Amino acid sequence: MYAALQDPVKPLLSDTMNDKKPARATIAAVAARAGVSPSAVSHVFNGRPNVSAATAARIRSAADELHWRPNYASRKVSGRGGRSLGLVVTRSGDTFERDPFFMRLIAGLTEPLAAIGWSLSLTLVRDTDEERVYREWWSEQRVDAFLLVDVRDDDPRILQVRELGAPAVLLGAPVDDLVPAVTVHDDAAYEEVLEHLAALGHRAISRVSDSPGLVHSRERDRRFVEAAERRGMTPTVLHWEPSAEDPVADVLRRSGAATALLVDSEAMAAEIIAHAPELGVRVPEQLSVIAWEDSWVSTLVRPRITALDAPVEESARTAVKLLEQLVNGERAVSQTVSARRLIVRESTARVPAPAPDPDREG
Amino acid sequence: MYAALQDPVKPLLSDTMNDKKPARATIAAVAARAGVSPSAVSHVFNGRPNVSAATAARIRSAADELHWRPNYASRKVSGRGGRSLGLVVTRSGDTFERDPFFMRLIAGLTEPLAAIGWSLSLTLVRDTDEERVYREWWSEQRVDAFLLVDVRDDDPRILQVRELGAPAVLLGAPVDDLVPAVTVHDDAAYEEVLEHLAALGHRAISRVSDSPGLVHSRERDRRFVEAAERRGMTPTVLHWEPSAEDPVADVLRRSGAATALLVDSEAMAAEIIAHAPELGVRVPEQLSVIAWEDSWVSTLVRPRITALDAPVEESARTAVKLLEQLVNGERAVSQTVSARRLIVRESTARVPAPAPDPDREG
DNA sequence: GTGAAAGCGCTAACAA
DNA sequence: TTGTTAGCGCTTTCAC
Repeated sequence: MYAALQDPVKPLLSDTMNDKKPARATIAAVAARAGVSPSAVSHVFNGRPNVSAATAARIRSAADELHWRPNYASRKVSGRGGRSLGLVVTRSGDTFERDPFFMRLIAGLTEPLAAIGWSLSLTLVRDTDEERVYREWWSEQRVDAFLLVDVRDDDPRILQVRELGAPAVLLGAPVDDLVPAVTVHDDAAYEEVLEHLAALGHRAISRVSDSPGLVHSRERDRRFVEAAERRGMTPTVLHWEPSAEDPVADVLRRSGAATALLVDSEAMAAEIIAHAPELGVRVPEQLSVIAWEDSWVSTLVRPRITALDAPVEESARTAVKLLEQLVNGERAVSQTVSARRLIVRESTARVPAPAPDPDREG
Repeated sequence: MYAALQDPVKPLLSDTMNDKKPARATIAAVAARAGVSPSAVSHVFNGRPNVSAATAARIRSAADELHWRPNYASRKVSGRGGRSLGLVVTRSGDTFERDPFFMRLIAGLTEPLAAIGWSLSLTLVRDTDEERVYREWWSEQRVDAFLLVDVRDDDPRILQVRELGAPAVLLGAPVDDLVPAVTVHDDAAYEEVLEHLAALGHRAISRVSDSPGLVHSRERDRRFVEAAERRGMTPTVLHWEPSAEDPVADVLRRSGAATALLVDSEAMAAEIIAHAPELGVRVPEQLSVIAWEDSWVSTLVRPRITALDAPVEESARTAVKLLEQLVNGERAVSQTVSARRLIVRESTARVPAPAPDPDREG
């Protein structure tokens, strides 16, 4: 019995700062209450088999009565890995806010993380602070793994997490064996989109993107062009210029003969759909628009946006699974999740009757 | 000098698990490298004045060279309060995703938090798990304060954080002296909205909300009715029924003679604006719509939504300031931030020429 | 099946 | 100004 511990050292403390802080129970208090040693309590809460069922039960109820749970920080200090996933988003508040993808991601991450006792630490940084923040979070051991999103060409973070020895999972195309990735299978998406557009008579198609530095954006450019050419279609690739006076007008001007636009983000797609008619281009009658992401936003505008829905929640779940393997020291290999699905709504339609090109008909 | 520590206990360990983990430097290693005692290092990193400038510099560079920063967990264990703010959102992924407010909040929180060395832990929970999650996060000491949003009538969390002794800041109307609140000054907003509508000839106005349990929703109901009646207008209050077959049709039906709708969320407003025309009600010609929140979404739809913009970023900053005072043991008193601003766009217009009411004219 | 004791990395009185 | 020392709350060998 632990008579000496019945009265842990705390009380003096709770005298001084009395009213405010309901002094937190410690493992010693729980042990005392259950009439066992602190280590017995620890054993129970760490799934060690060396405590009798009866004692374990007694310990558990003592802990419950005191509302005690193992102190996360102490636990970390004494060797049990922590359970906090860092998500550092290198975007301005503005572009972050406009991307419903992040809401879906956060919402999707939260549940599987909770299921394994992890929490999510989230921050937005300017690109100049990115490296510093990863380094600081890791060296302070504020987080125990990273989730990498918006991966760029030659992304320095890949090297950095390797250097740091930080477990990391990447959302996007795999770039390094040491950082397992969750990839959305996109091949079928190109075919599906082009098939859909071809069936509607489209032959000239522009892809519009706004994040030229991102790996996935480059990849999409390349594969879009390939897939379109394979079908004998005429692809072009355009960059959205947010700084242009009228980005929509700018894109329309540069899209030339294209009768359909495959647009990277919903925000852009929605803007085009809303603004193009004001510039005299009706959607979908004169121009079809497809978004390469989907969320509630796609159903807000009229016409509703035909969109490629990615399995964000599935990606999140898979990323968490990889994370778990990683921190357990198991082999974690990159995963591919379900393909994007084309959701046909009203922003795509049959190509307008071609004036200059007499060998096709509407 | 710390010859004995030059070679901290670690090495054996880094032998066993060699390749993977670049063993993290400890305070001892830094001290050794700088030729001082660990406490000297600690002093420097905790802003104690009792280290000479020269030594401090030496210590700092040693730390830099080793990429060392004080271990967050150890620090917590040894008494320095932690620096992690918990944001527990009791919403389904779905309603969370559809509320751009949260994106703005998260983006707004992130910067001032980083400035004081805090990070944000975020999770979504079902209401049945809410109490448990707060309790667990607190008793595990995963977080060191809470930010309370979506406060409901008789919100149990107010009592709970008080019981737990957890510092908490609330977003919304103050409900308890112990939990300082950040409130958006709304009085002017009612006046501004009603003034705007009155000037356009509107007399019958419906308020539409979808979260009847939230304190702020109730408050708005009450004050909207008061303010409207004070002006001799005819207010009604409607609840949006997401489960209705066609929620928009449902609202339009129940809004009776109202010629203007004051809608709690952008998601609802956007849906009404998109769908009402399909039901034969043109916006704004036959019906004016105002949203009680603003974000990029309001400019996506046509007509663009006339909206009340809340100073979300300012609220976030203020909340962080209160939080800081709270954890420093200073007195933290509830704050009011700037008023909502009415941003007039195209979803409000002059009331349609009244057929049944001959004493007004368009 | 259970407890004593050492230690995790750090902070903070207190000495020197 | 600097270092010694004793914790913080927990985990984990290793005796009992």
